[in-house]
Amino acid sequence: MLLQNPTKQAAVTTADKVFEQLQHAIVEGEMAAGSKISEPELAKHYQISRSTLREALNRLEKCHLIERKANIGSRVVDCTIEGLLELYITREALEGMACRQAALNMTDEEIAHMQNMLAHHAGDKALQDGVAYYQEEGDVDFHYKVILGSHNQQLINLICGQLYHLVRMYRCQFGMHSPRATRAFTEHSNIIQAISDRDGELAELLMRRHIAASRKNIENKIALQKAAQEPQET
Amino acid sequence: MLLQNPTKQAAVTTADKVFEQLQHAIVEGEMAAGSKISEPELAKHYQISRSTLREALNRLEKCHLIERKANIGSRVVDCTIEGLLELYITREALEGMACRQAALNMTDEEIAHMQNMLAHHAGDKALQDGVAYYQEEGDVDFHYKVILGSHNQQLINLICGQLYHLVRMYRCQFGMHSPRATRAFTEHSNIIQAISDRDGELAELLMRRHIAASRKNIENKIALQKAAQEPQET
DNA sequence: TTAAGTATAATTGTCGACAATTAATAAGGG
DNA sequence: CCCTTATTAATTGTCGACAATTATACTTAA
Repeated sequence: MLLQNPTKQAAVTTADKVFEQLQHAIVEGEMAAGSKISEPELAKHYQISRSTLREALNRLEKCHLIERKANIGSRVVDCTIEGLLELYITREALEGMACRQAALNMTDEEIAHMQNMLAHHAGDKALQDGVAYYQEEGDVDFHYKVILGSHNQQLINLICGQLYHLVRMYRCQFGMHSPRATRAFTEHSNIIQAISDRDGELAELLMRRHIAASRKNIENKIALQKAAQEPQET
Repeated sequence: MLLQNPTKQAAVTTADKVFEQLQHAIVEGEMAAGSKISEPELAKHYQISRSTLREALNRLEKCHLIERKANIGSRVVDCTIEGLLELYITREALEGMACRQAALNMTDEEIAHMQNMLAHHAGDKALQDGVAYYQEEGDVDFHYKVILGSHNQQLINLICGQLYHLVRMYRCQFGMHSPRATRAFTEHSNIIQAISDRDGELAELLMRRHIAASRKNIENKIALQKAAQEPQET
């Protein structure tokens, strides 16, 4: 994994460790989306008791990676197109506001650090022909820094602690390691500019457009996939 | 309790019931904010095993009413002014977007139902001298309807399933059963108008202002309380 | 008296077993 | 042959006990 959740301390208890393994398995699709979870089976697989497994399952539920029903059991959440769009709309709201708050609350040192990071990535981008690196790590890194820069614990917990696990899941399962690198880079630059200008309103607007553009990019991709799957009569 | 969380099914398991009792106790302040939670003590008090209690505690953690640290234990979240403001900023982002989506996605029947509800409250408001009723139930009712009207499960879960428990907690503990009834009523009217006009942009703007106004109202109140507590030298 | 270190007590994490509920299977009637 | 009902099997919920970690109290040395 390239980047850890920056808000969580290291796993100390075995339930934590199993949670991380399960989280990875779900995000990467090793546990199929929508599939049922058998507690006895999983407990046996990880060599732990059902109690500790249930503790791990509770954490998975906290970041919306599984869903539980009383007396029925747990299922891995399923990856639907509607769910993906809903997720991006939620991101637009939350990260937009986080960006506005970052413009108000980030320290000058934090801003300088972000500018350096972006300049560093710019150098890499020019050198590397494969821009996948920036899209993956650079993008996530950028967004995390903005969110943390909001200095709003509520926003940080919601976005980093919950939404982003789902985002990564969708990214993996729908295979979106995608283009838009150069455009995204420019958009990041403009956002940082607005933040360093302490222009919260513009910063929020740009961040919302940035995420909306990403969402529309996905919608287009999916539309194309569907068109390919359903060959028209011509 | 006047209004139940509209997204959750009835509690069937004993852990669910204890969860609801604890939730009530925390929201109402019977369990002091910031206080430590003793698992053996609580389990004994509710006549259940520690396993069941821990299941209930996990649900409390899901709606951010308690915080757990590994090998140390659980504490009730504390109610700070900063936390309250952070919460309202988050609400502004999420409910603003929910309102925009409601303008796009609510059915005509849902809109008509909201208009009827508001008209009904208007009649009550004229008759009743005590406007506390509207502020309490009417306001929460209005916001829930808008959120559900977004038809966005992600937003619904985040706001109704998590944020609103904290909102109620702050309302109780800071004793905000408050004025702003008539103004809030007008604001609600305008928001519904924007929704029925299918004007998502305006609907979001108005909802954000509505929540921001509520936040500023609180800030003023707190400032006054502080001024009263610290008598100036004159 | 204070400070550090040790020993004790209390709390949290983990385990395996039993009870209650749900799902699967078999039997019977239409 | 299909649908309903009864019985069995499997899964989830709950319990009490033990292990590991943390907090408290006590002892000892400076």
